Amino acid sequence: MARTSDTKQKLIDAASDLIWRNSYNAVSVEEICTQAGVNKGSFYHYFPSKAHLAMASMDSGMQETIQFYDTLFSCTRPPMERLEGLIDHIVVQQEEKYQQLGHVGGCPFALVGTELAAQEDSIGAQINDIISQKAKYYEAALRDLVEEGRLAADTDIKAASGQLCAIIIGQLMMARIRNDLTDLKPQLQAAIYGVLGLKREEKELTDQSNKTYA
Amino acid sequence: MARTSDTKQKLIDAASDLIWRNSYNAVSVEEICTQAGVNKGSFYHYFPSKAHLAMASMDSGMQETIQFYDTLFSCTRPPMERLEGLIDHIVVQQEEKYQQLGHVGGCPFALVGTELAAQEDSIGAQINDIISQKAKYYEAALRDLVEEGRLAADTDIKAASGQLCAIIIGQLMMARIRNDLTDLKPQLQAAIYGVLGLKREEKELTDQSNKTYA
DNA sequence: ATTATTGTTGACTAATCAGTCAAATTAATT
DNA sequence: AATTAATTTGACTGATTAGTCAACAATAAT
Repeated sequence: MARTSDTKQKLIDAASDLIWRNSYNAVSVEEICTQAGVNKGSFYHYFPSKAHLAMASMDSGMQETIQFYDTLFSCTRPPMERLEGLIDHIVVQQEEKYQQLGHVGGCPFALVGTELAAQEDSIGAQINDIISQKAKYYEAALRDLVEEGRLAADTDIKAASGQLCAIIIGQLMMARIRNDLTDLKPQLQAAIYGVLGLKREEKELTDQSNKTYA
Repeated sequence: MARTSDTKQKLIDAASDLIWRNSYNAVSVEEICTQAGVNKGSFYHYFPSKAHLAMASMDSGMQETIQFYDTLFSCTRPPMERLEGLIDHIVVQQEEKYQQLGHVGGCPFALVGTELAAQEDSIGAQINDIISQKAKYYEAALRDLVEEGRLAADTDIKAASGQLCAIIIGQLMMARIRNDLTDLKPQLQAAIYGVLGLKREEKELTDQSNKTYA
């Protein structure tokens, strides 16, 4: 056989950073190659097009996410702790990327998704799959919250986890637009309690009134 | 003086549609000119750069929004009715644009914002201003909800309206990625109740209030 | 009708773009 | 050492990009 190399991964990493920092359509193949220290020809040896690299980059990012979430969302942890841990993770990740990229990144899946879904339906479908995979972790946590009696038994789990995804994406988007992470953590914390209709310090919940989230 | 023309507005309209349909960086100046039926030279007679046109397009869109919201969010309407009306408006607007553009559009401000905020800080600031203006309508409605006794008096109005913005943007973003509007309305309806911590069919809350909504 | 001002034209850069290719290079296997 | 297949190279194409410009046309006020 022949030699092996890490060129493919270098391209994926470079693309992830550049696209996250700016946007898919704003980043050129040459830029990606330069940042990766790779020649143009090598790029097309590994990827048939720029869009395929973007998809590979999303896949790679999702693999990392799964690896992290598998421990973060372990069934052995109380479900509320999982969600709090999720927020911590998001905030830390955003702060790290802010340091690294010099700008608030936001959700890379939503970023690439909104840009590419309109260009190629297949990519929209793939990114939707990725977000659905994330939602599965949320759904499991919500089901365990029902089990704990903290969430109403008739809660529409899929809808509620969709709300969670939406508000996280939305808050990240707004943080990116104003390039400011200061309110992110409290806003995300308030968001999960609000969306789930939980009171902040509450330990038990039957079916009685709950109307504030902050 | 000299003649007048509607070239500027034609460019703004063409840009709005094309960018909404696709994305800022994916649309070229020539495309915009072709769609507007205008020559390249005219473009640069009115706008010093493509980014300036994008900003003008956002401004124009915000003017329309203000005009609509001024009646939709009139103090004379019960606050809950305003929010329900907002959802109706969003859903109708998205369905119209879907027909027109052949793809779910999502929130144009968030779209352009995420793409351009990373490129030019000044644009991020401007789009942040626009979103803040929208949030003002929400804030007023929330304050009136407090007045009605439907919302706790110690509610952080600014934070709550930020949550509203975020979840609306997030849901629109997800609808765009999956190119599907079917769940949008119920999800948005659930969102406002969830974020505000209101119960859906509740007729009375804390005190004596008697309002009905929805 | 003349003039001043504004709007329009389309050809023109110079740079950059995504993508191609044949030849050269490397390393694992024999 | 010879073989073999994966990998790398960098120059190449043809299309497209944002933006420029000097000439031209239309109008409104004088």
